[in-house]
Formats: sequence, structure tokens, C-alpha cells
Amino acid sequence: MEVALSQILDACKLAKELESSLLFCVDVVASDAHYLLGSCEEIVGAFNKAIRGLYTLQNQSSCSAQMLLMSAGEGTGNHLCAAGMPAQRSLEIQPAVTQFAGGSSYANSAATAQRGGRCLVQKSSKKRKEGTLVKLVPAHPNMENPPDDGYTWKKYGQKEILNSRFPRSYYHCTHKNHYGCKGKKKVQRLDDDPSTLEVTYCGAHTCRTSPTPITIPNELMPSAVSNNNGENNMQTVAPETTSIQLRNWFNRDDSNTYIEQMQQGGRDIDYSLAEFADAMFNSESNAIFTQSQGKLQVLDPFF
DNA sequence: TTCATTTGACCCAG
DNA sequence: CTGGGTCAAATGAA
Repeated sequence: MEVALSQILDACKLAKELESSLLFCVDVVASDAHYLLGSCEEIVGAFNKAIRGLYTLQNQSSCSAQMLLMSAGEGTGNHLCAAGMPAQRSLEIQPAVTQFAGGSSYANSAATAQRGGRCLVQKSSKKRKEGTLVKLVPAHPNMENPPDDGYTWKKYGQKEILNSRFPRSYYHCTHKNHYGCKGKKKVQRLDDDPSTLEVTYCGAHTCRTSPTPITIPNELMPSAVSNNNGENNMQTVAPETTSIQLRNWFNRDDSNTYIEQMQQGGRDIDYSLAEFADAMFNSESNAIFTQSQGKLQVLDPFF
């Protein structure tokens, strides 16, 4: 665990170094997009290294490692560089219990995680389908719907289940039709604890869209057509992994021009960096980067 | 009119 | 054959 924490701290330090470079050495840094790209990939790599270390720890059924893993990867096998990460990615510990079945490298251990001191009891004797993830989440008292998990779901069925007091609802990813996303989930209230929902995720999200869609100014979009009245100056970007987005961003012919604009100070700099950070970590809700008093700051939970 | 939800029917693995 | 999962028409809400 100490090693993993150390790796996370290293990654945070790298992020802070990059922040310092961006804030105080803009002239040097901004002229070299490859330096920025290299720094970002170094940071992402450092976080991934820590995550891999935590995978190992997970095999030892480490409760605290599991909590960190859930914060970092939500059990989908996504690394920090991958898009499609659920919005709830903060270090906030949620009262949920998770169990994995085989499938992704992340889930191969089939380890039972314990969170909040509760264990998932397997009701069915049937062998669980591989590649599924089961979570127990607290049900909202007055709502049938499960709490938001960062994805958008479309309900396509509901069924009464044998020997269950409550029906099971079936959902698939809203982007199933657009991107052929295979993300699915089943939601069922527990018989012995109606205040808890058992959410079974099956199938990985392949839609590769961010739960908090990345918005990039039109002028940065390859297909951008400027709007005469200046309205609607943002576009929502769907699909592509974050690392690809970053690379494309930096490889754009006009990226240097944009960086020059960033050097001029004012909100444009902060806004651009926020977009950059958003593209990098693909989530606002657990922002590693934030804007404070007009400056981009790195949130470091360990300091 | 569009989109999400409901619900009965159908399919298929065990 | 049974039960879980999915489909698609019907329905309702915005």
C-alpha cells in the first residue's frame, strides 16, 4: 500500500510541477507542445502505475485498496487515460458494496470487496456471468431509480423475479444505438433490505463518451465553422479516448496559435487549461484541476 | 412530435 | 420446461 501511495504522490507532484511550469514559465513551456504532451503522459503514466500496483493489492482483498480502486477505476478496467469514466470519481467513499466476476483484467481476481462493513450475499447459486460487476447501493427513499452512476441509461425492460418481492429493471446505455455501446445494467431491490439496490453491470461501455461531455471551443475544432452571431461557441465532443484527444489537440496546426493566446493571460488561459484538464481526466466532479480566483489549481488530496 | 417508460410476448440457455 | 433476458408495441410525459 505504501508503494502505491508513494506512486500516487509522485503523480501528484508531477502534476504540481506541470502546474508551476504552466503558471510561471509559460514562455518556455507554451512554445513546446511536445513538452506539455510529454508531461501529461508522464502524469497519466504515473497514475496508471499506481493503479496497477493497487490491482495487485486487490488480490489480497485489501479493503482500503478496493476503496481507492473504486475511486480510480469504477471497476471498468479503465485507466486514467481512458474516456467513458463515470462521473463519480471523487475520493469520497460511498456506502456501497462491490463484487466482481471474471472478465477484465481488473476483475480477474473475483475478489469480494467490502465497503461500509457490509458484504454482498450471493442469492443465486447460478454461476455469475463473466465480466459482470455487482454493486449494492443505497436506494433513494422515495425513488425507484438507482442513484446516478455517471452514465446515462435507458430502461428497456422490467421483470418479476422468482422468489423476489421486487421486480428487476433492465437498462442499457443510452448510446447503444449511436455507438453500439454494450453497457448494460440490472437493478433490483434487495428482499431483505428494501433500502438497498443491487446493481449488476454487464458489458463494458464502448461508447467512449464522457459522462460530463468534453466541451472544446469551436475554434479548436478541426471542422469548426465560426458562428456569425457569436452564439453557441462551444461544441460537445463525443467519442475518442482522452489520450487521443490530447494528442490531437496538441498536434493541431493551430495549437501554437492557441497557446500564444493562452500566453496573453486573462480568462482565456484559465479556461483553456480547464478544458485541457477536463480532457485529461475527463471528469469535473472529481476534478484534479480546478479554477480558483482566476487561476488553475491542482487539487491534491494528499497534502 | 419526440423520447422514455411500461408491459406482454418471445427467445433461449440450463 | 422454466425462468431470465430482450424485443417491440403501446402509452405517457415533456
